[in-house]
Formats: sequence, C-alpha cells, structure tokens
Amino acid sequence: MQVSLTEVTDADRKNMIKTQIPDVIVGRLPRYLRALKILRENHTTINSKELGELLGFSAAQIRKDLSQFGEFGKQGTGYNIDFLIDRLQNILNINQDWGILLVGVGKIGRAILNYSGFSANRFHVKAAVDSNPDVIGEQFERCIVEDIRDMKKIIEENQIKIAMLAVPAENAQKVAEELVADGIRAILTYAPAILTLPPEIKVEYSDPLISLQHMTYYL
Amino acid sequence: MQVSLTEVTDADRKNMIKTQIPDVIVGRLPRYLRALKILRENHTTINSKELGELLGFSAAQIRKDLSQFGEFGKQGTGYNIDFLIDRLQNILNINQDWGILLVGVGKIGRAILNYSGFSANRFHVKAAVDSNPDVIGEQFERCIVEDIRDMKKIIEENQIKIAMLAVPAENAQKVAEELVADGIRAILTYAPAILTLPPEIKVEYSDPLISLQHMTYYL
DNA sequence: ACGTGTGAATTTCTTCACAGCC
DNA sequence: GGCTGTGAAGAAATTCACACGT
Repeated sequence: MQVSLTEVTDADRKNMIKTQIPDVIVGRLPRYLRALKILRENHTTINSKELGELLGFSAAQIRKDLSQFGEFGKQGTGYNIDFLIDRLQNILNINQDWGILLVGVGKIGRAILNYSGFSANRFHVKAAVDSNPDVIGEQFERCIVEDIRDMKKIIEENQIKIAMLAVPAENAQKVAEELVADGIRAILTYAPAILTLPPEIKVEYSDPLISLQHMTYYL
Repeated sequence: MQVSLTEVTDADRKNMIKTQIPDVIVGRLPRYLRALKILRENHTTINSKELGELLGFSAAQIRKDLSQFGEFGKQGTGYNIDFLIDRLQNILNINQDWGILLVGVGKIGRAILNYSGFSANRFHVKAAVDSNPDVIGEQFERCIVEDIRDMKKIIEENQIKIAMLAVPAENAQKVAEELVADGIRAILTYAPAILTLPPEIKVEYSDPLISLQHMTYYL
C-alpha cells in the first residue's frame, strides 16, 4: 500500500500564504515601509506604539499585521528598523528590480517619465509606447517612445509584468485587455475609466478626482 | 415648568449623519458616480446587479450603500441614472464649485496645472504658489505662480478649502501645517511623505509607489 | 416577474488584555 | 519594566434572503 505524499513546492506554499493574508493588511505594508525608511534616519529601533502614532494606526494593528508574516520584534525593545525594512521588502517582492511599461505618452505619461521616485525604488520604466506618430520616436528622459503596435514584442523581450496606463479614458479598457493578452499581470492606471479584467490581474487606480470627491463629502 | 427643547440646526443634522456613515461607504460613492456617468451614455436606468458587475462590487453592497442616504431606486426597475447622479453629487457636495490651491510648481505641479479633468468636474485651481524665485511669476495654463509667503492671503481672499500639495517630501509636513493654519481643510498630497495633522483635516495620498508596492506582493 | 430596501446572519477586521520573553 | 505576539472579545463590514412595492 502506497502512502500518498502531497508534493508542496515553495511556490505553492507562497501562494497559499498569499491567499490567506487579507489584502487590507498587504495594503498597509508599503505604508509601514515608508515610515520605517523615514525613521531610519534617526533611529535604529522602533516600537509599535510610536510607529502607530506616526502613521495614524493603532499599535495593536501594527503588531498583528506584522505577526502574520513572522516574529520580527523583540520583547522589551521593539523592532530593529533595518531588519524590518528588509523583511517587508522581501514580503512585498521589492528586494528585486521591476521593469515597467508606460502606455500613453501624453501629459501624464511625460510626468511619469520625468519622475525619478520610481527608479530610486527599483521600479524602472523600461519602455514607453504610444499610438500617435508624432510622439513615436521622440525621446523623454531615457526612453524613446515606441509604436504601440510593438507592445507585445516589448513586453515579451523585457519580460515586463507591470504596466502604467496613461491613455485617454475611452481607450483604456481596450488597451488594458491587450496588455493582459500580452502578458502584463499588474496595471497602475491613470485613466479615469473603469477597467474590467480577469481577477488574477491586479489593478490600482491613481485618480485624483475620486480622492477630491471623497474629501468634499466632509467639507 | 419649562420644556427643554433641544435646538437642532440643519448643519448639526448634516454633521450627525456624516459621522454615522462609515467612511468606506463614502469612499465608494465617487466610484458609483463615475460608473453612472459612463452608463448615462447608453442607459437611462440601471439595477444594482449590473452596476455591481461593472464596478466589481456586489449588488447587495450597492443597494445597502445607497440606502444609507435615501430610497433612490424603484422596485422592479432599478435606479434612474440621472436622478442617482444628482443625488450622489449632492451627497458628495460636488454640485458646487470648489477652489483649489496648488502648492509646489515643480514637475508634478505642472502636470496638475495641465490636467483639465479637474475643471470639467467643478474643481478649479484658483492659484499656484511656490518658494522658488525662478518659478514665481511664471505662467502655466491660467495660473501665474505666486509667492508661497502670500499663501495665507490667497487662501483667505479666495476662501479656498482644498489644497494639492506637490512639494518635496522633506517640506511636506511643514507646508501642510501652514496650510491648515491658513484655513485649508482638505489636502490631496503627492509628496511621498507622512502627514500628521489634526483629525478634522482630511488628507488623501496620491502615491504611485505605494500602489506599485502593493501590487508586487501578488506578482 | 422584477428588483429594491433591510433586518438577520455571516464574515472580516480591529482592539483588548495578558502570558511570556528581553 | 517594557514591549511583543496572540487568543479571545468586540466592532464593523458584507452578504443573505425575503417582504413588499411597481
């Protein structure tokens, strides 16, 4: 009689954990990280109470969030900042470089190309594409704008998984579908549109208008 | 013996309701609004199921959210789109014009001045200020950049309640505190910083890096 | 028959409070 | 003494499911 061994790979295990951790918690990790990088300037260690006060979260929430991923703190002391930064970067998969494709080189697209905050954090705009012949071939920062029709080739050759979408709202859904078909797995969109994509594709909206409309409720 | 009448003003009532409605619900209203404005092109009526499918929310959630503010739908029919748009705009206080102060006219600030999506939605950048003498006096779109030292006067004269903050991260907290002291009640910040302000001040962060770091967790 | 509005049930998220370790 | 990690408690958000109006 044969014992049934269930083979569990590292990737499986990682995925199991991922689906177990609530997205609200994951969404707070980048904020913790940002705070820690600021604190690093003056401190080597931080406790959950102080970190919470800086960020506007409760100490208990911070401890519980972090405890989902391991025991990163020391009783009586708190958390070593450098260590915690490294752990968070590992959890978030940002201890590695990520290539980004920019789609749409209008005003917003150019502002993105100008912004240096990405590459300082290991996100690199590898290529930019547009459909406008007047823009194709032009150079912004280190990117020469390529033809959107070559998108698939560019994504495959550079193994790009993340796209920033800065096209007019009316084209956003169509272009997003193409991106997904070409292998993109995550989209940060600046288009004021609603994207309907398979659930395994991660989408984040950067939408100042929605933020403003949220705030005016309270004014 | 005198009957104790508790005087409740309209403003009081509005505030009571505001604190009762959870912020997560308020945060979804602008998204409903955006969807409805798109649907308006082809439909006059919509039901919670279809609206939910478009937005990726459950039908029950949409019905429950909307029911917090009134009975906007009709059994058997759904919601009249134009009517619901008007109601949501009223709830969100965006059936009126809002003046905005832009603080910081660097790359991001200029992109904001260029963006026409705000004024199309009754948000108007009334003034832009900076501390850099090279930039003060220059004109971008309809705004002549003014001296940041005149900020208080500008806010008061134009009765501005909302600011967009696009200054370097290291100045963000200090400038934000000045804004609050000068009468600003809501801040949409593009600076990769953590703002610590009184709880009655509404702050929204527009931070692509945090969005990217959130997504890479799943990649 | 269709679809809203809504109490009730369920699930998820947050806080509490304390044992245990530094 | 100080502070983490964590079960348990509590609060909040979401979904269910159906009465009722059109």
